[in-house]
Amino acid sequence: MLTIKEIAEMANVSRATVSRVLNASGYVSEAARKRVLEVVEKTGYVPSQHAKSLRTKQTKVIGVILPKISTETSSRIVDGMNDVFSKQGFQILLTTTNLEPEKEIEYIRLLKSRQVDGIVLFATNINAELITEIEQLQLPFVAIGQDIPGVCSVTYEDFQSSKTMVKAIIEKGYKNIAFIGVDESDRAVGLDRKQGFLKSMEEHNLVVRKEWVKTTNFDIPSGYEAMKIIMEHSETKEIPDAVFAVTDRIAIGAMQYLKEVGYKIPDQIAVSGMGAADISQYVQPALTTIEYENQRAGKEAALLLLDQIVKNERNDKKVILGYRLIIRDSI
Amino acid sequence: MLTIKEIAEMANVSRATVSRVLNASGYVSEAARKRVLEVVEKTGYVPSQHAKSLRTKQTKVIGVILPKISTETSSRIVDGMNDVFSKQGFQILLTTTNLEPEKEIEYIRLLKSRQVDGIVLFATNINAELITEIEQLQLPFVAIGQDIPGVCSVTYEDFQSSKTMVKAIIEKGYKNIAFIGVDESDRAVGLDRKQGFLKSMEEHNLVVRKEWVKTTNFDIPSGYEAMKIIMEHSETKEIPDAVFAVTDRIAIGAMQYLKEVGYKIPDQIAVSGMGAADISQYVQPALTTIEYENQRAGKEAALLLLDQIVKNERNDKKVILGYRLIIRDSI
DNA sequence: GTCACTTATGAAATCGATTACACACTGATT
DNA sequence: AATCAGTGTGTAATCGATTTCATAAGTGAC
Repeated sequence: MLTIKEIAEMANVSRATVSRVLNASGYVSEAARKRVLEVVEKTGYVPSQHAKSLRTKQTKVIGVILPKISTETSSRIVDGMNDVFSKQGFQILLTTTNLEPEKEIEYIRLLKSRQVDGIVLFATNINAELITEIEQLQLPFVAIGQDIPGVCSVTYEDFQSSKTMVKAIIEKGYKNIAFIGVDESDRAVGLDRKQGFLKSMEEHNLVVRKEWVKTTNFDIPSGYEAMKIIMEHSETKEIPDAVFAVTDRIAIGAMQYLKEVGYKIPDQIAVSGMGAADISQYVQPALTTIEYENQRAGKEAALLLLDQIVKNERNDKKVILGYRLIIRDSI
Repeated sequence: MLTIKEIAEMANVSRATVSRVLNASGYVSEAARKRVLEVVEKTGYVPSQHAKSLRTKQTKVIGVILPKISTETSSRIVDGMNDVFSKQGFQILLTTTNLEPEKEIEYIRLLKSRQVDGIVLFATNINAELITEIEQLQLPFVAIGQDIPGVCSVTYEDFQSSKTMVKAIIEKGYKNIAFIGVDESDRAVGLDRKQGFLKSMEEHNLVVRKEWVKTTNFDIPSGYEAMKIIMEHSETKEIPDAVFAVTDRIAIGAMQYLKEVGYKIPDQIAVSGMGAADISQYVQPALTTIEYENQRAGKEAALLLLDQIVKNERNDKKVILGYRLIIRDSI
């Protein structure tokens, strides 16, 4: 590995001059600059970022903490962030908690030790300990997905969008609506979307049947199972005429079950999802859903973070992104 | 930011002793160790990774270069890698070329300047310049997806799997098979899969019609368009009775077009994809496809890289992953 | 001819860790 | 009493950059 010292010797200048050439700082004569650049070109020398960071306290690295990489939401968000960051010469250091909440704190510390210039956390479950950790972290920080008091964040209108979707279902004439959600420890997807459902039902004076409200996981098979339980439970009695699932994948699982046992969607039972997964428009019938702009969320988060970085101060700005109802054929 | 010096002072020991405690190296008395750990705990001190890396030449960071992050293949691969790396205390520094080939070289250099312990490149198009760059890079390196001479890699059996798929189509009785591929500069997906198609056709003495062979991009709309061109072109003349698309998304686009203009799949025309996208089993009819183990590819790549890192030498081991034909309803 | 300013360069301190080396203190062994 | 191995600790060099400061030469104004 070449060092600045060797380059300096080869170009017959001091290390300071090499540094000046490479960083376009201070005065350097044209002759010296040329010699240095030639040597750099010839040798393919690249300065050590560590030595640099040690002095300058800037790493040009952003730490990102995700619950899981291989989900559409995550990868779209990272895509959006990366777009903004890479244009500014920042790279992303990726960590994933694989849904183990303790890891969030662990990774925040790790990223701090790596002296990242800022941290973006895609939050799912937030607890008091995590909030404390974030508060005492003196580093630019943005949370995505969950609103944390006093902390800069990008969130979606989970409550409103959910309410809107349920309203749309109701206005199509459905009255007996089942709900498949996720654990409420996920405030945004679990709690807010459920509240939106309940609120909409209440506003339309519809009753919510306990046996038609299920909590499950994020994947397609979970949706399938939850739907199965609802339908089998209802067998002798009444059957819902619509199902509101809080994610597209859950909805698709539900549809899968309904199709298997022979229901016509949406004639006998309607289904709706949320999240506008790619896949949602290619299932049969095409799924009615809500689009959140994940990529934009990533971009906004990146911009908020960069803002903190250049101003060198944390803030608690909040960006709340809109949503779009996409009516397709499943309701 | 706290430094080792301050910790040393607070614990009434030298910096060396603090370092010894934290790295469990050398001799430290129980009393000193306790004092140091107490101070560290109380202050929440985390050593600077930069200073550390500067001395030790180890960063515990792996550079990863992807064409694009928000694709199923990419995110699965990253997931697999991350699994292995994070268990060994390595983090992933992510960069994406957004399909601009020059960026691959740029990022290799950048990652080198960041002193990563190794690089994984998810290769699409490879050219002579890139190969030179890789060769002269004295850093553990693994390529995924494309076989590069003399370089360690994890690849799929693109030729064989494609041949197998086409054979399966033919054995179902289809004879007039159209092909939708991608640019051949992508050796694996573009060239090898096409060769597999041609080979299978040849072995079964079937003719390949030029007007039924199209090259397009990786997304769903591209598949739609390519299919449209094939069908409209064929309007007056014969129409294919099957379409072999080199990716699931292309296949789904093709299906979408065919369904729109009223063809029954697979009765009037069969469709097959490759890649076992999540979505493939939920489209109607469920898509016949080939499964490649992307997550495993990521894991294998990580293991190959770690092997080079611990042995401190590059190698050119090759891992070739298998595939699985998944027959569903579309053929 | 002096002064102020701009330009050009290098010596040396610095960032925050690790680690080789020196030194001191135990006990045990000869 | 001398030697030695095993512990425990601190000093100082080191990693590879940036940056402050000192120095010096050239330029133009007065």
